[in-house]
Amino acid sequence: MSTAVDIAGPSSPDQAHSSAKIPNEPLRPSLKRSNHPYSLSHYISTPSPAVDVKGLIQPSPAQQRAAQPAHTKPRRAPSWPDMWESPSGLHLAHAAELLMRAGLLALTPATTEQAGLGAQSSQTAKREAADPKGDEEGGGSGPEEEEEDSSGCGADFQPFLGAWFPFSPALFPLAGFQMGGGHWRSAAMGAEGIEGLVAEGYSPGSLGGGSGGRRKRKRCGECVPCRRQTNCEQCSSCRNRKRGHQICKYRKCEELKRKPGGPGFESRVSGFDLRGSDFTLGLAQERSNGALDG
DNA sequence: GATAACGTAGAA
DNA sequence: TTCTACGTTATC
Repeated sequence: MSTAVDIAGPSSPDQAHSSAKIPNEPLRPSLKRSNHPYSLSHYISTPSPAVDVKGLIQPSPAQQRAAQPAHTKPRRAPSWPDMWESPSGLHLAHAAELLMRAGLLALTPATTEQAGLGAQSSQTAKREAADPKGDEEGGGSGPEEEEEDSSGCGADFQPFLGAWFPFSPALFPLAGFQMGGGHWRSAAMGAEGIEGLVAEGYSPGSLGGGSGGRRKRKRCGECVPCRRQTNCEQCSSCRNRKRGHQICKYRKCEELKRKPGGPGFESRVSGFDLRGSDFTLGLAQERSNGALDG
């Protein structure tokens, strides 16, 4: 009973001679540190039936103390800004994805017309939870998923199984999000848009703001390529490592393949793009990319 | 658009 | 200091 998943796709050159398995742990220790510090169990094991929204946004000292065991190494309490801090901007979206997989959270459509789809979404989520293997191996490109992605469902988050996960449109303004152009976006993206991105590690150059102060994005550590353990040693990047300075093509993080400013970027950086469930679309793309790339 | 080459940020 | 690998630019 292994949790490893075979991620060597059909086009993977090392398929024949490599036991390419995806460890559940990210490849590099630093990735374990820097990304998604809260696993599904974290979100599930810390239910708070009556969530104090203000407390979430600005935890009280008592809450901060409660969140930190006395004799463990102090760890930054999960504040809302921290939720969006990862290079992929997905602490929160990551949590949502995990929850959906576990059947604890479902996106429901805004209109009754779409109610069927919404039910389908939650059923799909539950099915995925019940059959995660199918999710991984099937590539997530089935017709149901496509329908789900293109349904353009509204911003009506409905937490299931209790109100401990405070996803409600009403909370987004409280959490620093604002509606603009049909998108929910971080309020910080308004006035300090570029600065916000730069602060999160996106270079001004890549954002069209010059060439100074460049910062690297980090690998997400969780996508299929990131979980590859071995270089293929056959791709151009591997063969030309000395001069190319590039990681093996088959280990190139899906997140980093996306051009900053490209599709999905804004939603990932600024938070959720609730129009069309883009925040799940990115993850669905991640899954399908992994399946298609091989 | 894909690839190669290089500069350099960030980690070890 | 060394190494890895991201970001950018040049070239095809």
